[in-house]
Amino acid sequence: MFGKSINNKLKDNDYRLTGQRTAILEVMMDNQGRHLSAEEVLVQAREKQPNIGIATVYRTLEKLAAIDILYKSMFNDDKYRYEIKDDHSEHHHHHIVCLACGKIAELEDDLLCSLEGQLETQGFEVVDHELKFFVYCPVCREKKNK
Amino acid sequence: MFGKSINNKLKDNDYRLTGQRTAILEVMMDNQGRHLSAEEVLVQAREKQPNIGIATVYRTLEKLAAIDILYKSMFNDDKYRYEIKDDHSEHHHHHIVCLACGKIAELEDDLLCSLEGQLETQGFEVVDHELKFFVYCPVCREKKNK
DNA sequence: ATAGAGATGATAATGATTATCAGTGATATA
DNA sequence: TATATCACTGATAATCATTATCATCTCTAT
Ligand SMILES: [Zn+2]
Ligand SMILES: [Zn+2]
Ligand SMILES: [Zn+2]
Ligand SMILES: [Zn+2]
Repeated sequence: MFGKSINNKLKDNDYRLTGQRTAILEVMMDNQGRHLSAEEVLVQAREKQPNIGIATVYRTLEKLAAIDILYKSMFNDDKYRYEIKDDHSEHHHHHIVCLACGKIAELEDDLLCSLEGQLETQGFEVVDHELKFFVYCPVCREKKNK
Repeated sequence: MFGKSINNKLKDNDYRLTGQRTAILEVMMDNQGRHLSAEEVLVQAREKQPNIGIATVYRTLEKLAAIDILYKSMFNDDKYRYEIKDDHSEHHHHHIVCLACGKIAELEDDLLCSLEGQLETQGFEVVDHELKFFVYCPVCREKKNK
């Protein structure tokens, strides 16, 4: 129903797919590449499950992030945002945030392995990392320099 | 009073040093290398300025971060934390957060210049970046594997 | 069927941060 | 020096995202 990797994660964690959870997962699939807040998910989920409540949305997003189906990040507005995880990207998923227009670009490339290696040498076990670049995107840079 | 670089930043931004602001800056100097929440700053600032209020603490920390005297970051507890900026580290200041004990280590090394270079080539103007590693620190790793 | 576990929605509670506002203090000027 | 202006402050109310609570509902397994 949702792709092998997601279904496995659901199964491995005994996470039953109710109507509400299905709706939320569908919303996240429909918005691949976008970073949605809980409130935004609620609005779209209500189109599929009119009675779904915000508490369920929070509970579900939290759980889906915990079992590695969603990314959870915060940018510049003090609310968490969720995004469906692309099977291939493992944990090399980074963000480029435009300081002018707020647009968020993705950066899958990963030069951080060597840094992780260094840390491992020092005795750390690296579980994950999070990288954000703050930039002016090409469009806003143009505007700014006029 | 606070070092040339800080004083310059204060002057450049017409930021007058009142008793309260001095107290807060002193607290931040006393805690070089630590990451304090607003509430934690309040407690220590009260030892110097007993009547200082939380609103002033928030206002001051916010401003000091805006004029580049403090770092402002959030880790795993949904509250912002502030840390005085080391003159030399420019914007290569990253964090290593232990998932078990929460301890935060610093990482000044910077392999990200090449990545920044790539982005510049693509037309982005990189203003800053933020990197966090989530790890088990050597101590907690030891405990975990027993 | 029936008991127990899990899931849900409404709503209250929480907690960090921000806004408001009246009072205070510094500064500049006449 | 008196006074007008403006920035600064502390108390407190308001905001807003998130979490907790709890009664109700819905599965699931016996
Ligand atoms: Zn932009
Ligand atoms: Zn993303
Ligand atoms: Zn640790
Ligand atoms: Zn730091």
